[in-house]
Amino acid sequence: MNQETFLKQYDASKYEKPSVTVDMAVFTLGQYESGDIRKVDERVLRILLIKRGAHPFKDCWALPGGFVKIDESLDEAAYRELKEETNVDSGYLEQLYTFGTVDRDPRLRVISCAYLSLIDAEHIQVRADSDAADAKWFDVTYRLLEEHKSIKSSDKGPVSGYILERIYLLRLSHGSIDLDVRVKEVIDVEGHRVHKDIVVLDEGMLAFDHGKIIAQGIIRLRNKVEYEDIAFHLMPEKFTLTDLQKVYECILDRELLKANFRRKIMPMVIETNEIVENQGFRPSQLFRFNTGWNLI
Amino acid sequence: MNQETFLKQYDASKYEKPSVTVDMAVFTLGQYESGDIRKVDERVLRILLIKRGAHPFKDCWALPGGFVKIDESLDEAAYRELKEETNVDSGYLEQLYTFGTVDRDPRLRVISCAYLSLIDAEHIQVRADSDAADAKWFDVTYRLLEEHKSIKSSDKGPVSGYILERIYLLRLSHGSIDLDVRVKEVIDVEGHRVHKDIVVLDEGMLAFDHGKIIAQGIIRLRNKVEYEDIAFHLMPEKFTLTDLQKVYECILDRELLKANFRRKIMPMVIETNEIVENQGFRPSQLFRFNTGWNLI
DNA sequence: CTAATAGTGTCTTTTAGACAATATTAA
DNA sequence: TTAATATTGTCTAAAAGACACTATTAG
Repeated sequence: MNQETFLKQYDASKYEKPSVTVDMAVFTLGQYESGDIRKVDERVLRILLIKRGAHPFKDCWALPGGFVKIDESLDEAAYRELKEETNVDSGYLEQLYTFGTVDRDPRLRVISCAYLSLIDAEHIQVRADSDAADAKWFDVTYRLLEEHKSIKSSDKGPVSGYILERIYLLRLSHGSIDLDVRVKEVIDVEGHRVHKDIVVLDEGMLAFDHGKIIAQGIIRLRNKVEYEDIAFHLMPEKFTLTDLQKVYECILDRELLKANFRRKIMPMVIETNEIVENQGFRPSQLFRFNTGWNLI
Repeated sequence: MNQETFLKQYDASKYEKPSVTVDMAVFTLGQYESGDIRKVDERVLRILLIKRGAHPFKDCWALPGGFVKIDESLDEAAYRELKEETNVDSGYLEQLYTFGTVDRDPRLRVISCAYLSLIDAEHIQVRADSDAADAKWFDVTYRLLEEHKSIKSSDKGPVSGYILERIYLLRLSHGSIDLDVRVKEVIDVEGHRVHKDIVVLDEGMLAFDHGKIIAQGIIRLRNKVEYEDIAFHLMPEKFTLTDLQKVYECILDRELLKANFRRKIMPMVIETNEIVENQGFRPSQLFRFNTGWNLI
C-alpha cells in the first residue's frame, strides 16, 4: 500500500475532534492628557476587549478571536482576526500559548491558540465585529497583591520543596467599567518536579479563561521587553526618549532611572533633527528606531 | 434565550474541524564510554524518535505523539504520550509551540501542539508503541554551518531593514542511521516589521515538519538553560560538577570554562559527602540539586 | 525667578570571561 | 613519576544600579 492509496481510505471523521480557535491579546498604548501644560501626559497599556453579544458569556468581555478555518494556518487566522478587529495589518504578532483544558468553553470542546499582538496607537481604528456588541480598549494593570511562600523541609534540614504563590490584581478599566480579576501564579516544586500554573480566582465579567490568557500575555510582555526590542512596536515613527521610557515603565509597572534607561536603549535608537517644543519645559529631541541595531 | 437553551441548539458540527495532535520532543542524556580508564566518558544529548510503521511517511522517523482525545486536555495528552512512549511519569514537560500550517500532514488538516520534555537517563525504558515499528534514542547536534547577512539600506544611509539567514545542520544519529537535515533560521526585518521563521531545507527521512519542531525544541532548550535550572531534569539524583558541566556543554554545543561554570551553578547545588573514586584520576565530589536555591 | 522636564557624568556593585595555580588519584 | 581530572584564586571587562549634576523652556 503506498501513500496515495492510504490517503484515500483514511477516514478523517473517525474520531470526534475539538474545535480550534485563535484568541488575540492585542495591546497598544493609551494616553491621558494631564491638563497641566507644565506636566507631561500619562501613558497606559491598553488591551482590546469585545463585549459578547451572544451566548455563552453574553454581555461579558472577551478577547477578540474566532474559529480557525480549515484552509488557513494558525498564523493566517491570527492575522485575519487582527485585521478584522482593529483594521490594522501592520502589527507585531507572536504566538503566545495554546490553551486546551477540556471545559474552557461550555458549548463544546475548544482548543484556543492565543496570540500576542502589539500595535502602535496611531494606526488604531477599532471596528466592532458582527459577533461583538461592542469593542473597547481597556487600560490594563497587573500588580502584585500578596506573596505566600511555604517551604517543605525534610527532616534533615535542606529544602525538599516549596510552594510559591503570588496573587496579582489584573485590573481592566474603560470609563466607568471596571473588571478586577485576581490571578494566582503558583510554582509548586517538589525535588526536581516543578509545576507552574496560573489560576484565575474570580472571573468577574471576563468570558471563558480569558483572564488567564491576558495574564499570560502580560507576563510574556514583561519578560520580553527586558531583553528584546518589542516595545518599539507600540511607538509611533518618531518619539521622545521620555515617551519610550514611559512605555517600558507601564509594561513593567515600575519606575526606571532615566540615565540608566537612556544608556541601555541608546544603541536601539537614532536621533532625528526634530524636536518637540511648546511644552512648558525644555524641548526634547525626537528619535526613531534603529533598525539593525543588533547586527554585529 | 439563556445559556442553557443556547447550548442545546448550538450545532457543534457546523464547520469542518482540523484534527489536533500533540508531538513530543523528549530529550535525555546519553553516554559513550571512553574506553580509556584515565579519561572521563563522553556525553551526548539524545532525542526519542519512532520509525513510522504506517502511512504517511512510512519508514520515516518521527516524533512520538498522537491525537488529543476529546475528553483530555493538551497537557494530559502530552503526559499520556510521554508515559506511553517512555514509561516514565516523572519527566519535565512544557508546551513548546503549536504548529498549524495547512499542509503539514498530507492526510488531513492537523494542528500539532508540540511539547518539550526532559527526562533523566536513569529512568528511561522506551516502549515501542503499536504505531511505531521501532523507537530509538538518537544523538542530536544542531550546529551553525553558514551565516548570511544582507542589509537593506535606504538612500540616506541608515539601515532600513535586513535579512539574516543562518543555516544549521541538525544531525540525528543512532548507530549506523544518520539523519542529516539542514535548517534555515530566517530573520527578516523591514523597519519595525520583523518576521522570524524556521525552514527545513531537506526533510530527508524525517516525517512531517518534525525537523522544524526538533530545531525549535533545541533552540528553546539552549535559551532556557542559560537562565533557568532545567538542565537538572536531565541529571540523576547525584552527579559530579563535571557531569553537570558536560550537560550544559552538549546543550549549548560549546565548551565552558570550568571555574566560571562552577561559580555560576554553585548556588543551585548542595554538596553531598559522597565522592566518586576509582577513576584513574582525582576523585570528585557528588552534588545534588538545591531545591529552592532561588527562593529569596 | 520657579517648576517641570531634558540630558549627562561618574561612582559602585554585580556579573561574565579569561586564565593561572594547586590538589589528588590510579597506573 | 605522569596523565588525567578536580578544585580554587584572581585579574579584567562589561553590564546594571544609584545618584548627583547641568541645561532649557514657559510662564
